Amino acid sequence: MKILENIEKKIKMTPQRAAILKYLEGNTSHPSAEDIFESVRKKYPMISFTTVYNTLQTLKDLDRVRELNIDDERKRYDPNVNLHHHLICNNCKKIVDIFIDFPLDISEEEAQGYTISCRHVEFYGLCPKCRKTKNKGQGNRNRD
Amino acid sequence: MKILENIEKKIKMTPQRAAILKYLEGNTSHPSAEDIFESVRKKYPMISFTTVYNTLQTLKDLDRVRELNIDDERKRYDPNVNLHHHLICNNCKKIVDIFIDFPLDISEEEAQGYTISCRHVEFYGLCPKCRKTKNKGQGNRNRD
DNA sequence: TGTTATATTGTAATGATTACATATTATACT
DNA sequence: AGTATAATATGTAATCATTACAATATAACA
Ligand SMILES: [Mn+2]
Ligand SMILES: [Mn+2]
Ligand SMILES: [Zn+2]
Ligand SMILES: [Zn+2]
Repeated sequence: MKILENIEKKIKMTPQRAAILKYLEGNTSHPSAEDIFESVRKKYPMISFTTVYNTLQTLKDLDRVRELNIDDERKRYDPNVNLHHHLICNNCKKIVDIFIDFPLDISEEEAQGYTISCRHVEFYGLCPKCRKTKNKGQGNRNRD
Repeated sequence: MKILENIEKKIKMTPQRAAILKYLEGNTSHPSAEDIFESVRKKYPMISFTTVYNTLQTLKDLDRVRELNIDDERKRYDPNVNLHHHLICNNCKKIVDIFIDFPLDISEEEAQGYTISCRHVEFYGLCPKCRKTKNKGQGNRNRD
């Protein structure tokens, strides 16, 4: 399911929502709510932060966006809701996609009575940029 | 590395820290800072929330505790720092351990230049208790 | 026992997210 | 086109987890 697919049938379209959707479509940067707000604001300086959160909630309810808890400081959003995994930089928190179908089946016993609905693999490490500048400035968030 | 192993050589021992360590040792419930605070408070009613956070930070620095971002509402802490994975209930947020060594190797190309330091598999689903009461009360956190 | 670096405490500050009341507007129906 | 109305946007305030800070207390060691 693409984020824009049949979306105008599902929600009332507004300029703000259109701008948010345009920003999200095909976006692989896993932006935070603030990233979205700051970007959309360039074109729509009057947009409210609350509108960004409201729209994200709406898109989540429609399964057009996936919320990631992978970053310990803020929620990140992924317009690609197809099954895939992630690699995160411990320093700048840049997140990139990994499209590999790992064998992650577990037995009923191993599932300890849980009904499993989805699986997610997180790889943690250092991105190329942060590895180079490792000993200099630390803790700087990604601003690509 | 066990959480208590040689710990008195590493940090200044205090009654508060001893109580926190005692609570954490062998604990598989993946408590939040508040869970720790509430439990330790029964024995040490004067303990401060800040002390819990400070101690957790110290233990993280010593690699005696692992911080989990798996719960979208609060950080959770795991005194078992050995490699293992987790299964979380989408409803009550109960987290259980999975000790399976999944094949998660990826090529250098797949790693996109990242240096990978650790891997973590998250399984999401419903715990047995929440599955039973699915249609009644929702969103209730685990209080085991 | 005294010294001192380190830890604890209470409180205030921060930062992300949510709640709420009011104003605006997209959509559908004359 | 004009109007009604339910949904949406906005600004502000509230909430909640976590962190910062300054004053007080204490574990470790001589
Ligand atoms: Mn992704
Ligand atoms: Mn665990
Ligand atoms: Zn990086
Ligand atoms: Zn549950």
